[in-house]
Amino acid sequence: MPELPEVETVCRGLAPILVGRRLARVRVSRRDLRRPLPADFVPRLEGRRIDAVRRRGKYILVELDDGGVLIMHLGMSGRLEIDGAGPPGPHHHVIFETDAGRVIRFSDPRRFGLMALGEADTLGDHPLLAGLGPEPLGPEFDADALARRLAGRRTPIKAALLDQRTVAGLGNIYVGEILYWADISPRRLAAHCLGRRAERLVRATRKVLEEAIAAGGSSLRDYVQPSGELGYFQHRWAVYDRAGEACPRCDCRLSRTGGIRRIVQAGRSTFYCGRWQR
DNA sequence: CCCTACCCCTGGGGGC
DNA sequence: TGCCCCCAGGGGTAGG
Repeated sequence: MPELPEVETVCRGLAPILVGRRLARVRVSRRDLRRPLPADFVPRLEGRRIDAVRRRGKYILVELDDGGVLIMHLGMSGRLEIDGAGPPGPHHHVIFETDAGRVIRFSDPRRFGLMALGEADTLGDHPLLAGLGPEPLGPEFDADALARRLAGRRTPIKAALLDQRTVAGLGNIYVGEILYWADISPRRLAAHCLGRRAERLVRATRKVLEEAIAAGGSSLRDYVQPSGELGYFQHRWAVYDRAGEACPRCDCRLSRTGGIRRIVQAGRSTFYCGRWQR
């Protein structure tokens, strides 16, 4: 489910439920997520007060009153449901209950998500976070910074932007949207995206991510907001999952089947308009 | 370096 | 209806 806008939406939904409350109870029904839960997971969390809920790239960071940090990643299919209805299902692997009686269930059918523990004062050195590139909505992400990270890389710009070391939080959908609004072909070499192209990439990144966050992220089959509300940015995708449709800007028809093409790069679908994106 | 192939896992959708 | 294959927003590894 989640790229940066979805994770940001989840954090904003969780914060009012969690911040200032204590974790009264933590129940674990499966420890074998992408990596196994730490042995001391439950005792390290139960009784702790939550001071903040933050995001770094696609990671959710829950800061505890003892200096610990709960690090969560939703993988492809992870969700955090607030006060979900009905009994827990087979994919509710971890359940948190606050001292106010609110219940947060972590559901993840594919179990590509993970939970780990870190320390706030050394969080930047945590193995999961140490290699992450700059926050795309933060002050240090600008054309110069991006160009430095793209220089010399003989890999398609699509792959470079998916690499979390280049910039943190982008995934397959939003990279495609960003390249579309930056008028850059997903196949162009990263090393050839410096200068004005890097400026366009930074501008497009901010535009796409800000609009997606304002829309509550994208919902595919499932809701993304803990409250159960649907994000609606999927209705604003320009290219993702639109192969064969006309490009929304030029209405061009490159062939009988329309303007937006689908190719496969590194085993993943890429959608783009062959007229605008060069 | 960089690429491809393949791995982890489950479920949904389309074609037959 | 069922079955089979492909596909999926994540990250990671081995080998060429």
